[in-house]
Amino acid sequence: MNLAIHPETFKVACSGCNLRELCMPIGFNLDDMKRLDEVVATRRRVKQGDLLFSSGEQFTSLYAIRTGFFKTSVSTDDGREQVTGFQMAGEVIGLDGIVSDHHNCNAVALEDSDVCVMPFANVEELSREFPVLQRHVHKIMSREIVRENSIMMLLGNMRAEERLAAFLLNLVQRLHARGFSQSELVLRMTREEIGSYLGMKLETVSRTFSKFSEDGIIDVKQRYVRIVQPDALKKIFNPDVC
Amino acid sequence: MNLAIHPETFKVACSGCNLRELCMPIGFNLDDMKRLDEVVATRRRVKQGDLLFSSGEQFTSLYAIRTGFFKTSVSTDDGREQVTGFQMAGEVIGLDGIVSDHHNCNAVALEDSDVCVMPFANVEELSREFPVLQRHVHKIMSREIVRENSIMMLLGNMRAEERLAAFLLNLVQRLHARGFSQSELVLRMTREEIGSYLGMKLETVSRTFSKFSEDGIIDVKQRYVRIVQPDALKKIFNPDVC
DNA sequence: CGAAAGGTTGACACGTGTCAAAGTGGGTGG
DNA sequence: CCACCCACTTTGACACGTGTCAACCTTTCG
Repeated sequence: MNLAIHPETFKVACSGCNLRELCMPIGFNLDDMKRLDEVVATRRRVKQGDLLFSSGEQFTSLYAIRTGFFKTSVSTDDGREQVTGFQMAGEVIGLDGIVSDHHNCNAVALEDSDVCVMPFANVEELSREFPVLQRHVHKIMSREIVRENSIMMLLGNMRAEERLAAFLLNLVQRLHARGFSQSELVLRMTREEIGSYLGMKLETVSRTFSKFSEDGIIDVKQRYVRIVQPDALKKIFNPDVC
Repeated sequence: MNLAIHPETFKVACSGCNLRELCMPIGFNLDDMKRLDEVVATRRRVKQGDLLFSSGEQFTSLYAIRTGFFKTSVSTDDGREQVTGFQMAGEVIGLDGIVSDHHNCNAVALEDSDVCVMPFANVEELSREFPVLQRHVHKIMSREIVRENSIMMLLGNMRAEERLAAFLLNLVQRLHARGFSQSELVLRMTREEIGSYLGMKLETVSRTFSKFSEDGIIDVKQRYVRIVQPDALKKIFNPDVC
């Protein structure tokens, strides 16, 4: 069978997507599921280093990540960048664009990626028809608000070691939910990007990695990290609970 | 007329509320407006220092502030508090509760306040009926995401003076949109609460106020602030544009 | 193979935190 | 009504964590 002349073969509907439980609500019957496939208009490939969207660009769609890894960031006029998040398969990006009909951050692929394009008009229309989808959309937005609350806590109150511990625990937990290891991970971002997200300089990120490594808490070799003592990391993140 | 025996007199419907344009969508006809009044179930008074809701509490409603002033905050297990926002009349709080059906932050009145209680079930039901309300709810949530993005930028990249300048400019701009002065304001929060929001200690907040005052940029006397040179503040906040 | 990008480490600087003391103002009870 | 008290604010001296600058190392990729 020649896939090239059957492009529809590539179209993986939500109803048949193994990430469905991550980006779609559960509890649908088959008929509803078919209707729900209409949320996704197309798919789009984004090469490593390319922009999915950028600040100021017209907002039309949300994007569900099928494969790959993204960072989102905002910048000041004088060129300072703040990474606002790292997103992986099953997560939805683009919510920032709704308020002003223009995107308010940049989304860059940190590896070759594949996203489902969900025109927001479709999302809203189907949300009116399916309360469970409506609730799902509200939860996704609320989850993002809560996530950002905890980043504010991290940036406002925590020290370098706590920030990096929280970051590693969060990453490995999300990867584990996707079937990856609980203890090993390969970072898709640079020290500078980690630092930007965590409000510290790249040298401080590097030093903190080294310190964790010297303390026997993790093994680090460049982008590869193995968590040797998860409890020690948790203790650093939350010194009170132990 | 004895208001006490006509409690319904106190019920101010959205259709007759002068804050409508802040917390409700525009472009309704009168009939729709009447239906929309159903969003608000009741009103609730919150005394200065009292909680409107607190972390862990069951989520049922969003709250639109009619009068007064709130802070929202999250805390770590070891007692550190991060103020996540200050909210004034016309703004909606409680969005953090949607994702988990439980509130994820605390909301405390910083002065005697009055809120419209909007059961979220009503909001969702009417949203399905009125696309313009649906869009409005989405925008409110998206606006909060964008706001938090810029706080992340502030906490991650800016120095004390820039943070306080941004804070003052933001406050005075929101107050001005509500008919107050562009140049004078009375802070409803302590130095410690400002510091928590901006990721700095209360002493640093106080010193930075003093420095602005010495530089002739503002007049400060305790909670009272007058902005003498708004352009100087803007220049500190964004040194590039000038 | 060479160059560029990313990562590590060291020495030092500096902004903000910490600790302490004194000043100010608003609320409350006698 | 006034005095006291307590919460809040200001200011100073010093400490410390992280930033800055620089040199060198490692890996990737054309």
